Amino acid sequence: MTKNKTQDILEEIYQKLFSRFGKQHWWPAQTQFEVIVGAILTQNTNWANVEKAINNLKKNKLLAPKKLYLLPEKKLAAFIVSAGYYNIKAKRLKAFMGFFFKNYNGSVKKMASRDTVRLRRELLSVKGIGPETADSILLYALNKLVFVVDAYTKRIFSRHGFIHEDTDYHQVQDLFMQSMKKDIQLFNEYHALIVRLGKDFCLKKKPRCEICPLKSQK
DNA sequence: GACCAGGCACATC
DNA sequence: GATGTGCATGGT
Repeated sequence: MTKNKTQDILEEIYQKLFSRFGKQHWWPAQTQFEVIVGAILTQNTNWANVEKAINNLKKNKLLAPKKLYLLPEKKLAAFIVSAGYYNIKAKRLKAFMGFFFKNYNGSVKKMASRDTVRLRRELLSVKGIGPETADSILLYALNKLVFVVDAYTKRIFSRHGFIHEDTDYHQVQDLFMQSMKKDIQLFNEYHALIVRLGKDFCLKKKPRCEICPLKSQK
């Protein structure tokens, strides 16, 4: 498929999603740090469960870099039970906090000033931060030009015949980033819309394509 | 009760 | 290097 053709398809799907669902206002959070914590907590987990954990941290005045940095892993785990996988996520959050203070003294601003490619490599070196979590942090917390791929993204574009089902994360990411206009707000909205479509319609593991708003796309 | 959710690391072959 | 498995709560 030529680059222009791919670009047309990606744009058309975006327009359909946007006209159907409108602005998604991602990421739902009050601070950049909250986005980072949410990105780790939401791994393979329903967002509603993550929100409960985040609110629990807020209620206990723990959703701040220094507080989380000092909070013992076991205690942290108890506050995030509702997010599921709470032991492993406590470990991952603490791993990130260690990295965050060692390299950036707990400052989001300092971290955000780092070159995107280099920071992405750094984030991926933290145990518990994989490609999607790293990219979510880069795009939604730090406003970097990075396209976030997730299970929904692969499902929608494979079911509509644009990619193979088991296409590698970075191949899918490259497809988007090389074909589309390099626009942070567009990347932000597009991923959010894909998730929205997934939640509401045809991207469940068992397809419900008969009601998918993109059906005529095929 | 089965299935699923805004993944990731690690074991084993 | 591919494939399988553990991690876990809460909604449908």
